[in-house]
Amino acid sequence: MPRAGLDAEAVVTAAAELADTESLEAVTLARLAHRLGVRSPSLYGHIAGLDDLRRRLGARGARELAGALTVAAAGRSRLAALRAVAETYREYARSHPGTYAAMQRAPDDDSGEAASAGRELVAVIVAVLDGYALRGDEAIHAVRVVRAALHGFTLLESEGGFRLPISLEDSYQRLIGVLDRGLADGVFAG
Amino acid sequence: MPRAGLDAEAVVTAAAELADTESLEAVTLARLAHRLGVRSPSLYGHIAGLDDLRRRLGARGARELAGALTVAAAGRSRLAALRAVAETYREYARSHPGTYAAMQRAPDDDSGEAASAGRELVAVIVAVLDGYALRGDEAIHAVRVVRAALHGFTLLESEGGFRLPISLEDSYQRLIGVLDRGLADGVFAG
DNA sequence: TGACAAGCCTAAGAGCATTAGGTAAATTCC
DNA sequence: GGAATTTACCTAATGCTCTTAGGCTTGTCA
Repeated sequence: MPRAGLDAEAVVTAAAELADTESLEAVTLARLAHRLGVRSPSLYGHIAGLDDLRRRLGARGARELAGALTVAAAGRSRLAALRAVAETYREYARSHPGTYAAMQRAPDDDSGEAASAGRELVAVIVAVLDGYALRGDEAIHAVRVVRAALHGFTLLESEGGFRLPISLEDSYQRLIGVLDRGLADGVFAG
Repeated sequence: MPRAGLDAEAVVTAAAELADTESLEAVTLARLAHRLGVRSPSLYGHIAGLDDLRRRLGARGARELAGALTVAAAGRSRLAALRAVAETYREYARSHPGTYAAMQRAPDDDSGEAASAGRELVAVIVAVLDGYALRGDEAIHAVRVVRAALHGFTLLESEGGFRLPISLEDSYQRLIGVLDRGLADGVFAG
């Protein structure tokens, strides 16, 4: 009997493919094992179980997304940076819906990959906000507002919450505009 | 053997309690049946299965939330209305986390309770935006932006996405402020 | 070549949703 | 009041899921 030659990385990659082409719920150890040409108990040699797999998938997504956002923000500031980050954020969520869904459950502990990937994400947004010259707690509030807005839009979109035949692109531009105006015009204790 | 005297309403109510005190994932037919003093196949006399139960739970939540928002918005306009709706929205999600989670999967068809409850929700926000005098497509964009912002904040909060020890109330006020400014100041094609 | 670790296997248990078919209680009708 | 019917619940069984235990085989390294 030949070996499949798996490792944790390959398992998570297969899980990501399944999650993004079907859905996160479609990612079962049984289906994943079948896809990898292996029996499901064999997966336990690489991952600690289904929950662990979901955590790894979410952590990988957060890392990927943070990387993409960092690239998008590079060399830009204020509205240009905000727009680039927002577009990249939405694009990632659209093209990786299952992985994006896996990112949602917050990590249990503050150590570990998932948590540090989450911090990376926050750091990128902090960098974008730098141009708006926000200080102390106000910068935190601003990060929360921006995250909430991008996350909420993205989620409503991926869940099919927007049903009217009116341009989602236009709606998203309005959202970015609202954020920019709020950040620039002193809602955050200017 | 005495009867439990269940009906669909009672089953959904028990599911809501379980979802809101533990989590949506904790709502299994087995646990629900145990709680109601019944064997799980008996639930099929009242609901069509687990998916159907989740749909009903989400529909009930949307109806409840829409009702609460309608009350909150009554007699107010612009910032006062927006603030009242936003506070009520967040309060509902905080006190009914499981039900709120059940509301997220959009209904499959446009008929049925879940879809009409969703339309109610949108209608309330449309009413709030009336004071801002938005027309045509711009009103739709505005509804989407407001929904996305409230939804995103609420979800990040309930998933423990905000970890820093800085007031969430303050952050939410900033979010409301940003929305108000955007709605008032012509981001939506004034 | 022999020791050993790594990778995969089968077998088995427990929990889940769901369907099929039977029984007893409540309700309706005469 | 008693019979027929509907309603509410039951047990039994199927097939899926994750997960643990223990064994075999393949590859690596001294």
